[in-house]
Amino acid sequence: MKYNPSKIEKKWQKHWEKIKINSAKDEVKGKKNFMLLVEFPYSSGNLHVGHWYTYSLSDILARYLRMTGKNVSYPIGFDAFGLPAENAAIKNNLHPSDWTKKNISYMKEQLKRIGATFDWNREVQTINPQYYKWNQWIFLKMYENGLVYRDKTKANWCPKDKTVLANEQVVNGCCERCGERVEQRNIEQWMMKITKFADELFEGVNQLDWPRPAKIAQRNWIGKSDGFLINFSVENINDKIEVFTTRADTIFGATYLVLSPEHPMVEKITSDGRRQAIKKYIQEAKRKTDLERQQEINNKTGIFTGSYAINPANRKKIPIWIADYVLSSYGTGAIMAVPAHDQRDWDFAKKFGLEIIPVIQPKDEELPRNKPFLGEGQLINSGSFSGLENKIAMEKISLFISGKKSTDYRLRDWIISRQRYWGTPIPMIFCSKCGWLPEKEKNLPIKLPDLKNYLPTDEGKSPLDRAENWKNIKCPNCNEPAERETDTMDTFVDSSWYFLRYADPKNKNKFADNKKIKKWMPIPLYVGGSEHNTMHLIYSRFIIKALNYMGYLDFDEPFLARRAHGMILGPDNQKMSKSKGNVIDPDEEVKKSGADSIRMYFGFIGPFSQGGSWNPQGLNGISRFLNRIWNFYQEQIQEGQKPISKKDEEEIKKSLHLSIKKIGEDIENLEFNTAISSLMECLNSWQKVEGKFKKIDLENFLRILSPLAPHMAEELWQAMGNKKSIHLEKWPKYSEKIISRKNFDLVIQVNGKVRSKSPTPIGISEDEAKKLAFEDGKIKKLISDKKIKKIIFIKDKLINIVVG
RNA sequence: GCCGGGGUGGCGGAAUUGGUAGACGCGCACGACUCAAAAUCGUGUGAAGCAAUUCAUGCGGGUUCGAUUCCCGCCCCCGGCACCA
Repeated sequence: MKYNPSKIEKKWQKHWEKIKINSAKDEVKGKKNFMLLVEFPYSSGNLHVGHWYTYSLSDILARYLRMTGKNVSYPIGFDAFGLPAENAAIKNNLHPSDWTKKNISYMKEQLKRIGATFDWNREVQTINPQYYKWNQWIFLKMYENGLVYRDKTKANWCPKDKTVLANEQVVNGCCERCGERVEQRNIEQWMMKITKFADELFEGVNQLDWPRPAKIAQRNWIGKSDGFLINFSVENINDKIEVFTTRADTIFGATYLVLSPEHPMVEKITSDGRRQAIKKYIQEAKRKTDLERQQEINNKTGIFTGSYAINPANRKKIPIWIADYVLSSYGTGAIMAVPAHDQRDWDFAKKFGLEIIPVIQPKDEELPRNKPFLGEGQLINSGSFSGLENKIAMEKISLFISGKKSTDYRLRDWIISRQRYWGTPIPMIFCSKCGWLPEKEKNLPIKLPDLKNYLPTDEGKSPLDRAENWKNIKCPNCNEPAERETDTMDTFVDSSWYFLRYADPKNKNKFADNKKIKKWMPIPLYVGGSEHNTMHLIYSRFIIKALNYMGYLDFDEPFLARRAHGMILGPDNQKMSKSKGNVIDPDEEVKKSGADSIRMYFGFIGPFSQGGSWNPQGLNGISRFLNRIWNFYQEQIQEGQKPISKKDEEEIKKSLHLSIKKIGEDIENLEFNTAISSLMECLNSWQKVEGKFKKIDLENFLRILSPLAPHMAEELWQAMGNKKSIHLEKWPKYSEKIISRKNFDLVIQVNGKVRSKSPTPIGISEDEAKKLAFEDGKIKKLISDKKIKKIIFIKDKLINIVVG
């Protein structure tokens, strides 16, 4: 019989579903629970090659973990709300609901075709009211606990998508999704207080088993800085300006202060003659977008207020300026400028002719003339502190000027309001008498009304504003007419806790039952892309910390371990895109080569964390390998082959057991490429032997093949006469004794260069090794007329003769 | 600019408590089978050289008996961040 994947794969997929190898009970006696989490797909379209890559390789791990005796759940769901899905629907002229549902049902088919053992009983869809009810519930609880608030802030407004974007969603001053230039608008928004957890989010990273780049990205995004708050009194005005600085050591070099245009003291310290000009400057600054500000990095603008402050370190009178390179949202919105030791202050001082006083002398070099000195050194021009190392002087100086220790973060609160249709309604009510009121918990879910006209509005109002019947209600407090909030939630809210729901997806009374959460959470391993290093991962960590803070969870980090997958590029080594015409259609490929080939090919392409480019010839090689396995088993299953010798038998066992060890270790480490090459080595050595193999060896080979090529393994397994599925089998144990080497090639080096090798039994002594080396013809010639200086012997590896 | 990841044959990639560089696969070449081709199987395959041997892990130094692996100084590619005081 010939290997025909299309004939066998569907059959087994149905069978597995029937016998439920993929659905995990909440508890199995004697087995440890393990929820293998992989990022759920976003339903703006169908699955592309990248999804197939991630899902099929994670499935290899899921199947392997089951075989090692764990109670594994490998759940999946669909992230279906949000702006990109809505935009795609509009483009395709379909209602977002119809569009996403259509995508979901197609994606489900695709997911089954890979042969992935997803735990369908736990499926989660974020557009299900029974799901987003808990978005609303979490929102209300956070509101009650002061973690959600409403504020009028300068928000990023995308004029094309007609909605506010979170800071994280703005890329180079443009909308991350559509590329349109983002404007600044002052809008009242619902905000989540992620900054409350800034320090926990920062410190919590340390204990996580995450890829280094992901950890660093988190820390950078949070941007923790330790520094001091220092007061500068203002001349002739009975008031002070507080600045935040991380460089208290340089305060003797502070030659001016700068306030952000939004600073509350601006009005008070503006001298009468300058009022007009300053007003104009502030207005202009407000109009600027982030992009324009960024373009000014090397050409700073600013204006003198006419007032002076007193430097508390040396009592010197220094001018106070206003400039928009100082951000109102960071620190105190005011800085002390030390142009001699800060690039930005240097640029500003040079442009406006302000004084530059160096206060740090570099150790072994001259102070640079045309740029600030940013390194460490000895203090100069610093009163009684001169001569100290600048780092050591920090604390002392801050004490002297009575600075207060303070820590600041780059992280900003999370704006979650979106003026778009396709999202979770925010469960708040506005009454002109009573103000903002939360919706009652018993009324949840507040369902998203079915709107015919769901297109965004131009004036920045949510389309839900048109749902008059839905919007207009009675105030729950005074019973007078009131209105619902018509904004919807950022879709990142949906995806920041979805994994909790996997523990108990149908629960009507809670986002998930406590006991069930305890059984599955926190997530031991989360597989996903590095594009989520900041947003998704930080939001999820935040929501979990918030639920923990409010007493709903007893852990505060959702993902103990995280592994990132690489990207699959087109055959031309470029990112796949329709415009480049290098897109590989995974469905076509499965049809042609079968799911097993595709899975194995993805595994073989390179390290999981690296990805690689699609190469049709490489896929061919894998199909060829699977064919070789198939044909080998067809021969073995046939009767009438002669028995094999004892020596051959040993070799067969040895290569098998080496593979059992190697493949197990490699799959655990997500190193599928080397796992597969080890399987190839095993078959290569097997095919050198002729005759009838032992049943146990043939079966063990299929067992270790089964996570990688599940359909073929099952087919051959059953063809050998087994009735129970191979995917209920245990991972075979290898024997140390069988894989241990008895002989090895002793490497003989002269001056560190390999000159000869000699087959040698394991464990020989240095003296024996020396003897072997000196008797070696090649070595004799090389060292005959030279003096031996030294001999280095590495047990069971090499001997190195150093001659002069 | 700052932060991160990477650079090994014609290609994807193996190998690190410093110890045989190039496992495994692709491609290529030759051979077998075939009327022929495809498929399959076998042999070879880093470069130079008839050979002994020499050179070779981005470049230049260093440490070491020995460096893809450690240290110093550069170059290039990819990704992220970007006035955060």
